Amino acid sequence: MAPATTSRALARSAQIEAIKKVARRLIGEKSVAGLSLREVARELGLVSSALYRYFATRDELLTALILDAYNDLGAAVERAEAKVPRDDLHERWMTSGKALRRWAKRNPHEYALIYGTPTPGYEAPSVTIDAATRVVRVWGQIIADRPARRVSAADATDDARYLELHAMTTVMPGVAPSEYVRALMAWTEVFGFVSFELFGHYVGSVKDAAAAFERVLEELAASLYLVAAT
Amino acid sequence: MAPATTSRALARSAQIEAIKKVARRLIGEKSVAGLSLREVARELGLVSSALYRYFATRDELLTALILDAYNDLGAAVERAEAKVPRDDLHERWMTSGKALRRWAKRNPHEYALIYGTPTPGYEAPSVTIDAATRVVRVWGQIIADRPARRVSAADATDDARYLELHAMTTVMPGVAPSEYVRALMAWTEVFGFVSFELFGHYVGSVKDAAAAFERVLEELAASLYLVAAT
DNA sequence: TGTACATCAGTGAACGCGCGTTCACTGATGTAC
DNA sequence: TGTACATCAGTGAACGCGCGTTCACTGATGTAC
Repeated sequence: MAPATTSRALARSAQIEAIKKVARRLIGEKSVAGLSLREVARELGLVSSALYRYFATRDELLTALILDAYNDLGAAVERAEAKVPRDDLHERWMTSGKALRRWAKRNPHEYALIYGTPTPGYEAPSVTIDAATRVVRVWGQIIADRPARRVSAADATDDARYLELHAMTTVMPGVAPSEYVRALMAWTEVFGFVSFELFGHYVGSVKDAAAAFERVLEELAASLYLVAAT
Repeated sequence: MAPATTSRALARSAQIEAIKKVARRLIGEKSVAGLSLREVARELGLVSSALYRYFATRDELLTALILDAYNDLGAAVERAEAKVPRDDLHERWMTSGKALRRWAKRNPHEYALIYGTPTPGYEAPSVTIDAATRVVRVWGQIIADRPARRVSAADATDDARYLELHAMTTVMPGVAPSEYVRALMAWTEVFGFVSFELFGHYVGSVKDAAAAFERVLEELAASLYLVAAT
């Protein structure tokens, strides 16, 4: 789409934003399944069929919301991480992890939209892939920015078997394959923690999730040899 | 409810099982949101109102299914773990972890029912709490069964601040608080991995999830000092 | 600058659908005496 | 053992509801000459 310059085009993109904003709020109040075009239209003072000028179908609106969520989250993490001095790897890791959790706590339903149960029958189009990997690319860069570490020859081939090597070397260029599993685990742990917290599985076992999360980040930093600048 | 002895009581509990079975299948085919009492009734050749003889409401059926799912999963993990010699802590951990993943792969929608996005507006009744902790209690016992480990005095108070101490000492009696965080992390990692795998987040990065999972279990076993019998 | 035509946002009615839950009922099974 | 009554599974119609999507339309805004 060409940049919006005419008043019609401006009005159009403003309306698209308004629709997505209401849809986001409704998802927050009900759930993904509870999102209905008719209700969005009602909130905007429109007749339901008017929405079809902007989104051909309910799924198309959902896709736009998913894409936005990935990008919002990615941008939040990138923004926070960018403020940390490049050579303080430990702080870059801690800050980006905390930014992720903060975003999730502030946008729990959008988090659930992208990291909760996938909607059955709904297939996320490939457009979202790039947006979906923004966070992971930030972390990969932190790991890749470490001073070179000495690894044994055996390490070089081990984990390659069951991981997608191309993806790993793209995200973490120059990192020894023996580190891939721990990176994968750190990624899984952080999202696992946030999901468990948001979905209520820590009720009864974790009292202060913010503090526990920070402690978890510290453990992961250590396992990835991420240290502060000396 | 008294044990079913009369033919009426037998028929009743058989019907309840039949309803749950169909509901489970429908959740598998569609999703939680897509489960409708009318469709369950249709599949059973009943009129929809007949279901109200067995479940007062849709939520009550859902609760029964959630409870069953927790118990099924818990029983599967307990059963597998019980076959391993008590003193082989490493194998008890590996076996129970793999049993969890196997159950999840075989029952993806029931897994999603209990570990996916919580249904908004639906509040799981406290009955489910006990069933929900079966897996974690198996793991807690493995950790508790380790030979006593030497810990420094400082360790004894650190993690206690942000965790629910009572729950920790119940699940892992005799274990030093300094180990709590790693146990929490292992718990989170295992479920995080299975969720990521089932929900499609490993597409493009993990090629052989079974092998990767086993490798992850090994890493976690090491972090928890779970070793084989000598 | 002014007119003729094309574009497009929004309307309103309608389609066909499925849902959870209630209620008065029938008829078979179980229980008490 | 036989009868009278209570229990309860299942019926069928109805309530009131909301949904996604289509379609012919109106009228305002934008564009070409």
